[in-house]
Amino acid sequence: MNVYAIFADHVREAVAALAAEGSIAKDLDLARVVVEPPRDATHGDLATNAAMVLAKDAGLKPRALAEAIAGKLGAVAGVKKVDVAGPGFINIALDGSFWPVVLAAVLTQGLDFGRSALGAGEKVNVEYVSANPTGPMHVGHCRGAVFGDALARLMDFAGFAVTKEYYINDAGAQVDVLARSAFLRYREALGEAIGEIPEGLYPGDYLVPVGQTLAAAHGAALKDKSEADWLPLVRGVAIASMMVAIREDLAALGISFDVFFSERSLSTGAVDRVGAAIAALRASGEVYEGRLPPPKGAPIEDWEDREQTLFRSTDFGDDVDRPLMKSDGSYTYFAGDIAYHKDKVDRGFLKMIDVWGADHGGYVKRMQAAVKAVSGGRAALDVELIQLVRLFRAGEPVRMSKRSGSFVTLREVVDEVGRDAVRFMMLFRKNDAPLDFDLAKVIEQSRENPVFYVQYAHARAKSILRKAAEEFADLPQEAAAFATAPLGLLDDEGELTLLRRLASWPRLVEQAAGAREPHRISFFLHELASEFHGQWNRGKDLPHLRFIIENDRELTSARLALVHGVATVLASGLKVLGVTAVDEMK
RNA sequence: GUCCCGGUAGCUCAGCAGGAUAGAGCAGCGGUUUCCUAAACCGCAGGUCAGGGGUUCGAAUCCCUUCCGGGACACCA
Repeated sequence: MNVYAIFADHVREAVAALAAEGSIAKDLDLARVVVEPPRDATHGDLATNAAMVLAKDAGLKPRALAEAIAGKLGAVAGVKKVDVAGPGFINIALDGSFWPVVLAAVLTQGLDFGRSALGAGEKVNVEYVSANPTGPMHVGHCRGAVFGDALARLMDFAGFAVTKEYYINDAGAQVDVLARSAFLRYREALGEAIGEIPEGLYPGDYLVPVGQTLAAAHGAALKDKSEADWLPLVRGVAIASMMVAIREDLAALGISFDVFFSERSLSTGAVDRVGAAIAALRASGEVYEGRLPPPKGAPIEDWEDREQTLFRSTDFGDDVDRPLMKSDGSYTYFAGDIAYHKDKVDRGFLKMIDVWGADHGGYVKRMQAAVKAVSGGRAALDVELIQLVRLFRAGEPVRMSKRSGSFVTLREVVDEVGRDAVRFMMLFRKNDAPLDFDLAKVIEQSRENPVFYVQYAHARAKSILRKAAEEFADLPQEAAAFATAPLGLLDDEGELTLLRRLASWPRLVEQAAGAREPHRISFFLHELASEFHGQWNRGKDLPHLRFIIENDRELTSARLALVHGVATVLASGLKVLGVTAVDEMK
């Protein structure tokens, strides 16, 4: 249950009632009306801007309209007081009967409290990671992977039918390089001295086992064949092996996919789907043969002014039209990507989200243009760009050299600090701002470390419940059973703060999903944890505020209901982030 | 030259489909442990929301512009 949505309905009903009475104009546009928590809790529990937004069209002064709406809202059940303040805010205070209803909903719905119908079951395709299958994942992939996964979970929680998808870039020149690199390791496995790995091949020793596998399976049979003969086979084996490694890396982060889509499959199947996509666009006039002006940036030495096959992305807001064929006659990566996204449309996805590294920002407009073109304008693509992660250890930058092949792998980071810390920290920043990740700090057990802070709050709640079970053996254990506790006894300001926070969880989920910003979940959890730690500590100075009151079974059960509620929402939010809600700290 | 991200407290950052007195952590200063986990909490101090225009009853938030930082700019992926 979303209190704010419920009261937004009440406001709309009040406006409709006034219109019916002839007090104000009919059919006002209510789109800008919002009901939200007031910044200052002393203003009440809910506030709406309705009067200020509607005043002009309603033909009334804001405060006069506010008074009129307030008069109607005063009659709504659960409302204690309605005030008009400032330029025309309507502040609503709820009486003691209201928050218990919300808390009861938390307790009975459990981890589903906050689940929204916002998405109305609409299909959404979230594509992320899509790291090249040329080696194990490195730490640079980590943030996009965690972000995409959390976003997918969030969209699911917000009521969308989410498909998590990984696009395997197994068609470009880089996988041929992979194959040659693996072939070298194959010769090595046969006992040949290969010396230093030549420039231009992948030097990492993760290909050693691939070479051994090839040697075991084929003996020396491949050795004397021409590259054209061995390359497809070696490439296939190497890619398959890399994908196994990548899936394992992802699993270590708690990430799984519904679909792995092979780029190669677009053009190697019975039909050339890339060619078909281009042909379809050509038929609709979006593809033509033409010339491009030379790039405006740094001059390109081998720039060749030639006629090429171009997609008319400028029709959709891009800066220049984009090539679909390379000079050697093969398809560009973009051409494949068009076919791939067309396939998503054909699979029924009219809403797509791609998660890319920020260095691909220049690619966004053309891809969005392509999605519009292949779907006849029906489908839309959102692209979320992920900024770099700067890796530190105790304040010192961790150097990584991709050239030597000794980059920091994702697995090393997960093994060192743990999956929960990695996930939470990656989600404790906006995705489009750079992030500093300190390997030493994230395993520190202190306030400075938000992962532990939030997990500790959950553990502390569980600890209280364990303690209570000792003190009051006859009280129920299940959260849902506390829904019937005398919740009206929760009237301390700190308790009300927590109740308001719990009540705002469904609203936050919708906002975060709408903005595609899982980091808002992290910050919400941090605030909830902070308020909970605060209330716990108030009980030190003021024993009557403790959650467990020895001689008062009624009050204790009401407060335990609140503790259950806090634990539930913390667990619910952590689940959306894919972080474990621990029951005790070790 | 064009496009995309950023610029908020000493530091790292929230807040942005416009809303009331701009928040948090860290760093600094001062407090709280016979008591449900002090891995926590409370208080003090800290601001030209980069600058300038505009829209609005109201702008950190929207628009324009300038400056600064990062990234991307045929065929790579």
